[in-house]
Amino acid sequence: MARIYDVAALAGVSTATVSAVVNGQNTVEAKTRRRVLAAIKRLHYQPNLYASNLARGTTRLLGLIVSDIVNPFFAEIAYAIREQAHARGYEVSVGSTQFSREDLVAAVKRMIGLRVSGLAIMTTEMNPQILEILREHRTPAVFEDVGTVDATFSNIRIDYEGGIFKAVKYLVDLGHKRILFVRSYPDVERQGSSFLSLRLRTLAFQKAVRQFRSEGIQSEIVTCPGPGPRAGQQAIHRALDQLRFSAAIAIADPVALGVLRGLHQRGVRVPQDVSLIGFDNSYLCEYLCPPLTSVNIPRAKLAEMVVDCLVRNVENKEPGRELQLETDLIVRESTSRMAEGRKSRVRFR
Amino acid sequence: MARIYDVAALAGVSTATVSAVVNGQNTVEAKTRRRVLAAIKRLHYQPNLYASNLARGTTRLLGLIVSDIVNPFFAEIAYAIREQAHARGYEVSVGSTQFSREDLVAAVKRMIGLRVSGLAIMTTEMNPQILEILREHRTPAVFEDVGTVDATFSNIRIDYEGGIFKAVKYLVDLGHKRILFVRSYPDVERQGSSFLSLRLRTLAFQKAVRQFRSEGIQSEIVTCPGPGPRAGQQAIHRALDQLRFSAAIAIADPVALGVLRGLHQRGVRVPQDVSLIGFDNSYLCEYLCPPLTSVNIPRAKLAEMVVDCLVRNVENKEPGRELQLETDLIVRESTSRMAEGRKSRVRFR
DNA sequence: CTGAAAGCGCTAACAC
DNA sequence: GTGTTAGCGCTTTCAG
Repeated sequence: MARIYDVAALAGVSTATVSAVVNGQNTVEAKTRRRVLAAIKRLHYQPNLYASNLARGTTRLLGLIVSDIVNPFFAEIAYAIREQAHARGYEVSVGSTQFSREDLVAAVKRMIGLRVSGLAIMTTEMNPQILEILREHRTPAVFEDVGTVDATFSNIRIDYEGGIFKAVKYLVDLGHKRILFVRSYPDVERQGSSFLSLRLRTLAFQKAVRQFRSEGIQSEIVTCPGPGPRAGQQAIHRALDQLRFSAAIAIADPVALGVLRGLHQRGVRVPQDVSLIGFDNSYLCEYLCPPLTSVNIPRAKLAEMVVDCLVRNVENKEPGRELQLETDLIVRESTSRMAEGRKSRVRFR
Repeated sequence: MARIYDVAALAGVSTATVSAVVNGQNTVEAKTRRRVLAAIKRLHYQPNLYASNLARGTTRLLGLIVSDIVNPFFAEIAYAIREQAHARGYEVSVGSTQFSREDLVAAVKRMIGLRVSGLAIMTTEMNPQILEILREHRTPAVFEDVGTVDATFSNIRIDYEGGIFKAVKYLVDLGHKRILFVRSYPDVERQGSSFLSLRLRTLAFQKAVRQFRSEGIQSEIVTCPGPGPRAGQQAIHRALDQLRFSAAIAIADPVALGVLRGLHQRGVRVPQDVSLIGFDNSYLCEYLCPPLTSVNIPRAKLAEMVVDCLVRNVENKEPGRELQLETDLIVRESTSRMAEGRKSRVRFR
């Protein structure tokens, strides 16, 4: 495979000159540049990334770790972050953990092996071990929800409370009195793990409901293990058997997908019989039947924050920051006014 | 950041020894190994991937390029390939093209910069330029549908014909006489591009229908630009305005998603009024209302073929192969028998 | 504006 | 078993 020497030889210049044109410095005379470019093209020269990164001692690479690339929410985030990073002249390498805390550590180590200049950790699960590792290697990072902010760590706090409050309020305003919250957690055996965002969402729900208690609002929470859709489906079946409710909020859109399915299987109509709200506002929401009302986490804004934090820290040594990301409720057709004079769930007995 | 020298010094050994234990050779005495391991842990040593890959002159890295990581089908493939690769001791780096032929070339070049030892190109779009580039750099590759097989290129031919034939036959057996095929193509301006898999699916549909012509089966094709769901939605609206049909096949599941939505908007019931079949069998199918009958492309099998081809070529210099991947029809609830005595689409006028 | 040469951190012969 | 050492291919002063 052609090396920089070959190009230099063919163009009749030194490797330093080739390096200069490859890296877009304007210190090369136009004529020389053309010769070099021609040689590059002729030899199909493609710089060895390992050699150049090693020599340079620094990379323009950001790392991104997500829990599950198959979940559209994570996929959309990965896409948005990649766009942002490219705009700033960075590449991004993405890793996935399958919600495993061990895989998280492995992924972080891999990223450090890659000498990423900054790392975004947008996972549901967490492992304090990685903080130590990152600090040891002076790798700036931005987290989602995890509250530690210092010279190199930033944190983006997603306003679950605000989003869930809006969702609950919306349901209350529609006349719903009994609201169900449907949760999943990724894996049975890892129940002890701290799936922070899931916990935060749950707390947010409880807090929101509390604020409406005086108005006679009641709530229930059902939880099932497993991947989102399956968990949602199982949970809603259980809820239909045991609980009374006229509205439900799913902890994430994939869960809502399962809930919708379960409801449908039992002949419960959405939104006539039960109103349903999802969380994340994946592109899917728009195409479900009925289109799903969902709490939106603005991806583009999130990606911008993430990359901005990282780049500022890397390039200007700015310290980490605590950022807040607002959420909003996107109303579609899965929610409607509670039918007058009808008891919650009376028809599912 | 700790280097191999630091570890060697702390452990009182040479860098060669450290390298040996890091790379899991058994040529190191247990006691020495322990000392080295302790030093590694103490210094949080994490090998510089660039240095080691450069020195090694080879990588255990496979590349994967897909068209759109947000599409669940591609995401699932990426996941499956990663699993397979890990099992064989390879890492994988994934890139995305957004269906752009230029981005394809850029992605391939990046992969070559990474010196991947093999590359899987699972994209809808194609650009002959990359064949040349890959050949020039002696990078083995496996393609989807593109028929060039030689010493280093393999090809996995997905049996669209079989899958679509099964879908059409199934509809015919249910009594449907007028079958619609709904296509999308990723972008208006790139209409000239060769989205091979899309073309193959279309041809497969036409061929299948031809075989039933004697039985009085008629067909129509509608096409809209843009990303799957939107295209599907627009297309089906147009079809409802202009065409007669009692069953539809979507060229891909995201398109089916849009079709389902459009049908719903117009009050057309699935499957009572129109039967619908998707293509790819994403996990979504199961959770749509109604659950979507879809042609399945076995992901795990595909991933296994891909990684196997690549690894065999890399490790044993086996020449490329032409593989066939069978498809099958997964029947769910979006298809049903054509109502007796009812004209196709009579109720949508 | 261009070239010579000293590394970047690690691996793999080859010696001991 | 373990150490010595010459590269891997590129970047980057520093001279010229």
